[in-house]
Amino acid sequence: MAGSGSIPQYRKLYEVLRKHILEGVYREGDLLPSENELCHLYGMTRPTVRQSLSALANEGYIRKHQGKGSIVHSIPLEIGILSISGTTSAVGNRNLKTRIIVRPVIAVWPEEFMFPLSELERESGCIYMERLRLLDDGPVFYDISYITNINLPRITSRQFENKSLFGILRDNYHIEVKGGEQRIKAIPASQKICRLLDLRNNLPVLHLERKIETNNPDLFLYSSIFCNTDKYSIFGRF
Amino acid sequence: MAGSGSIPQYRKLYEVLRKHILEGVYREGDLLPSENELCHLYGMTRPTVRQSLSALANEGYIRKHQGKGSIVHSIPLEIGILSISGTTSAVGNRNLKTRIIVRPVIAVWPEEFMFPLSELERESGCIYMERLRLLDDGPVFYDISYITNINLPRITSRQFENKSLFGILRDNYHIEVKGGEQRIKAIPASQKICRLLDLRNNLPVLHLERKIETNNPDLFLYSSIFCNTDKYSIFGRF
DNA sequence: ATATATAACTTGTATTTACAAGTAAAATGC
DNA sequence: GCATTTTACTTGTAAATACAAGTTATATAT
Repeated sequence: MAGSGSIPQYRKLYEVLRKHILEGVYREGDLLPSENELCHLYGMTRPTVRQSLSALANEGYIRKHQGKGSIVHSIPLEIGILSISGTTSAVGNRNLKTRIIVRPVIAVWPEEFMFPLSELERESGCIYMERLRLLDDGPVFYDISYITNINLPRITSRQFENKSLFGILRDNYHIEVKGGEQRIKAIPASQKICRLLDLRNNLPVLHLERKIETNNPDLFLYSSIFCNTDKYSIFGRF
Repeated sequence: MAGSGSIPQYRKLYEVLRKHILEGVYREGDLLPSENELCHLYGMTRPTVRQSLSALANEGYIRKHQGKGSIVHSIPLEIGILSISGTTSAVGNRNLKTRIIVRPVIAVWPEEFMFPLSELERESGCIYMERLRLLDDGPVFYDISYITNINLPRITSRQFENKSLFGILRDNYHIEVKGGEQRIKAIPASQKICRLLDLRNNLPVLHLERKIETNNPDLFLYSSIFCNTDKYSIFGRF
């Protein structure tokens, strides 16, 4: 009954440890306090502590070793769910900017869409927008997004400049990302992509098509993302 | 004490359910038996059953919904840890073949390697091999592998043709894949890649550099993979 | 001194119990 | 017939407990 605000205890410890890892309180290779120590420190029982650590391990923040402990295994900067890592130098705290190419508008779904749509989605229509993500003022991602148009009042009049789409959805509409699927391809850049991503003609770009699930089972986010992987790579863990 | 063979109970249930999902006993969209039903069916308690279901959910086989149940969410054919999905038609049970380009040989690590190596790894040297993976007799992956040369007797004389590297390591050396990291890029295909993957010149290919961790903390698998994503896409969940 | 055994840690697995919270169908009231 | 309430069922969170198994440092014996 010590729980204040209905956020589960294991979630709180997860957030604390995650923050500490990202902020460098615990560094790569460091041993986290043992499960029993965490129990005493945060006033929980071991199953609860273990639930926090499992979540951290699943997302790649730590690695657990029986008999040893939990070792920090920090991960790189994330943009949405994409992680990027520089090929020339570490990515660190570079300034990530978002430039709006097409402001969010209510639209109908394209005839031939990249993922199959439910009847409800077809009826609801979508919010359409195009954004460019820049790292150190260089364009890296060109992102075309489609959001199912359900219960998102005034979204077309919101300010997206230099803000995270996920953040806006979470803060204003209580929409959390649950998971998703994606297809990845290497394709030649079209003229439009070349212009937007500041690329020489016909250079290859990475093309991702993703469907993102949320805590609203009827609401999905779709995006078609073109990445210039010349200087940066897409980074992933599994 | 009903445990036979030291394999944990939750692992057994995980294997059973996973097999049932892959074999179509439970199909996409189906509801799995409830946690309490599984408890009775397999003689376990709910935390144990939940551990199995968590593992399945983490790997994308099911999605859990509070108040509803666990819904099957089956995933496509996997090659190693890569999943592929066809753009023209479903991938199903297509024949996946492996052709050896360079038979496994003991070698020294390249001067400039794609991942940093530990001192122990440098000293140990590596097993080097090159393989081509074909789907429906068309080349799709060109795979250059480096395996840390620790405790792998007679590996260079093994038969790799049409066999999975992971399978050989698991069956003969008890090496299990634990996780890993990868970098993804889109690059223009070199002449050699074009020849191997049967591509027109300068067409883009997907390039993956991956480091795979195993249950032996000193043994890593590295691979540099070139994919023809013209007909197929790399598929992933998160 | 060196090798072996012990002890004191660590995480892994598993049971039992309890209640909270979300979902859906059945019962109820009108 | 239709809306509302209740009930039964689902998964989610959490505690207290116990022992297994892997790791590491310490103590012991040779």
